[in-house]
Amino acid sequence: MNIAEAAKYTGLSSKTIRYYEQEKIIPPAKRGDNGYRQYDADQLALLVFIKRARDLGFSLSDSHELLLLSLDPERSSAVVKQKAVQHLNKVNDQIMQLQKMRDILEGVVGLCSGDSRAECPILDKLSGASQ
Amino acid sequence: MNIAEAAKYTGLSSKTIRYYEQEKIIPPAKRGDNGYRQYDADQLALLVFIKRARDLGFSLSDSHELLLLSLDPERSSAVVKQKAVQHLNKVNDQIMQLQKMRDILEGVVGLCSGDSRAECPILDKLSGASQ
DNA sequence: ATTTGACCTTACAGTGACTGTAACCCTTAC
DNA sequence: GTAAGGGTTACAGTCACTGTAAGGTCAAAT
Repeated sequence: MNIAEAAKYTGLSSKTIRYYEQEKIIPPAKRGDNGYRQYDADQLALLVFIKRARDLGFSLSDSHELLLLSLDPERSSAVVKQKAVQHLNKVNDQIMQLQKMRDILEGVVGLCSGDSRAECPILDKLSGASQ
Repeated sequence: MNIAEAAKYTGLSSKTIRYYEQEKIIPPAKRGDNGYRQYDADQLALLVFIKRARDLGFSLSDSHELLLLSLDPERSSAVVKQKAVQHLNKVNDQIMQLQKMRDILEGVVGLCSGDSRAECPILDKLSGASQ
């Protein structure tokens, strides 16, 4: 299986797969006689693992560590859970921060007439002395 | 007022202020006899404006455009509102995506024993054939 | 047989919004 | 005089890719 097909299967781009190999997130793919990368089911599974971890918002480096843990029969689930909880906390923080932004944005957007006049509560919010 | 004091006042870092000047987000600061940047109330107001826009999640380039609009008496609030609404939509999309991540993470974290055993539903979720 | 188009390869630059580091100059206090 | 703590520039690094260039390979159509 060539890289484009692997990309299609995993939902990654060919460039991203090459990038993961370069960054040693996954072991280097075997090459055909023509020098093309070849992917088998095992390699695909690694790529899918990374894809799913990334889709859950784990950093590439965390995704890599999780992959190593998944391949290590001596692992303890405590280590994995700790990473996941840490990440979950970060995600929750991000959500709360974005919700604060949204609340403020919704507030000022609701006040702005959005017509040809210059008067604008959105800009007032950004420049005003009264927050 | 030197750059460190301006940084303290605005909540930006000195490096960030220099970066904004370099990127022409704000006009270059006047310099003292020693070549140090000098900040007055007007410059500080520009910096605070950018800081607030960034805190609401606007990109630096959008923040710049909003600053120009705020200084333009010929502006129409419609243009500002459009930008804000667009941004609000992006923020809402981000929130929804993060909430999906959170729900999945909470689900698997709740299933994981987090002890010395290798068995781990978190890793199962990432590698498993059944999502 | 050739050409076209789609694939593959590497290498390097660019993205966004900074942050870190190095090397140097200036000011202030002791 | 010297040491700490400012300031200056310039350049590299971050993260996770994406874009671009320049070229090699393959399969099918002409």
